Amino acid sequence: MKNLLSVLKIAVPDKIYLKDPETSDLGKRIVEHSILLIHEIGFDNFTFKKLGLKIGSNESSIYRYFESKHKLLLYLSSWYWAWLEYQLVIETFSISAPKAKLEKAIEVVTNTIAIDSDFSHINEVILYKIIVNESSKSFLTKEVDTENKEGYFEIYKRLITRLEKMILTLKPNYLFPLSLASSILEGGLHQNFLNEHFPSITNCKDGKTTTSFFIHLVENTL
Amino acid sequence: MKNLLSVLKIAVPDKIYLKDPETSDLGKRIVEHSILLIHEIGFDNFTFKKLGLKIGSNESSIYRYFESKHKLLLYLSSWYWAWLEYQLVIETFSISAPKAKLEKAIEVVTNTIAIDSDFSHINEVILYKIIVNESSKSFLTKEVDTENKEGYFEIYKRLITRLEKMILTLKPNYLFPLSLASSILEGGLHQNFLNEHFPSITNCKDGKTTTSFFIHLVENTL
DNA sequence: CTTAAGTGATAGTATTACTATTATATTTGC
DNA sequence: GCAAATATAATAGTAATACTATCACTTAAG
Repeated sequence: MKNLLSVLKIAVPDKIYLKDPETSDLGKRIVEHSILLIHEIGFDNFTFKKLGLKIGSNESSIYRYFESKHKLLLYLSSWYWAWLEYQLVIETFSISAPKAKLEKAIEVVTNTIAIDSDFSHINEVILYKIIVNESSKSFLTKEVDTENKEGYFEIYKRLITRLEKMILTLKPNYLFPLSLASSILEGGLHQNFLNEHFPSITNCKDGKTTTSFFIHLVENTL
Repeated sequence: MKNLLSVLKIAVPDKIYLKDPETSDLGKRIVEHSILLIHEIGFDNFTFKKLGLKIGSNESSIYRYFESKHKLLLYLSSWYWAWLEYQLVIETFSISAPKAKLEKAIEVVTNTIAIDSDFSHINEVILYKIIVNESSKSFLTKEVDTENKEGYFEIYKRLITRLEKMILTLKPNYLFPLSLASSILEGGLHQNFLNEHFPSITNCKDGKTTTSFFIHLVENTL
């Protein structure tokens, strides 16, 4: 994994940024430390001014990369989904048995990611926590339909259709492959959120994992 | 339903508001029109100033009822969950067969609510749309743990444990009753959100309902 | 070695999310 | 029927937010 991703680049829709943060040192520091700062103080309290302070740079310079903090969140989300899609493909590629393939896919997608692959400036463990706690805010806006048309959610949707295909391979006549796929993805995040903040309304704790919940759910459904 | 609710009052944790909006005409207008205005412009663009303008009242007067717009969202969410809990109890009360009872519960909880019961100033159809689009923001904050301790999410959690009980009645040895319950509730909202904004990643459309997806899922799982 | 591009510093704006104060209107308690 | 309490309205003010605009400086490329 590490080897491949040091050659490949995670591709994020280029309309999301004004200037590709991967192309400069400042850009990378913006992305790296925005993840840390959003994790620290939450997206709502996060501002470009505070980030500038943190990286010893100026607010106005950050605006040259992202036109708003919302766009930055879209960037981080897209980056994560692209990274996850990559993990998904790599991990399931060589599995031909449909059931085992889907199981592996569910594992990749619902696991709380715990190890930073360390191939870049991006800390995936902390990014994952941001995805759990903040990513819904990237689409829960009045502008969601316009932004969807602009292609900001393409990777996310592609990831879901990948899962859909695996579901359909296992059970071609199942009526809700897309809904099941989206439920696994968002539901996985949600169960991990509950585990952290509302443990009284989830069973995904004390050794029972989110992954095992969804694998059980899917095996019985299909 | 109408009859009963005109006698009963939907009970919201009283720490959420400074002054109970049910106790005055202005309070009711605040709640009634906040629902309409949030639906119209989205929670992020919603301000007390704009609401004051809409109801011909003053920003400062609204602050006497709710200390922030976040508290107002908590109020609306709690109100909705309490209302839904009431629907759930009423609709499933007389059903004794565990499977039929759970089925009815899923129906109540995942259905896009389409008829305003019209017993009060609150338009439940529009409130439901707000819940779909905005309610996650009530807990996706840095303050969630404190607010949880304050009891702001009690009704929501109680609703989930009600579903849990029905699940356990049907299958006492099932390992994930809480996770399944929370998945039905949040997942139902999410599928209806997708139906509206990302139809390409859900099957809950064209006659196939969110309810039928979850009933199928649950019947096969349990 | 000139030009362009990237970055930094500063200032400024409209809006937001409030708080505080004072005035006025309405209700209620005796 | 009137004083006192309460509710609402109006106004002003504040710190922070989410930017935009301008200008200066530094570096990198042709």
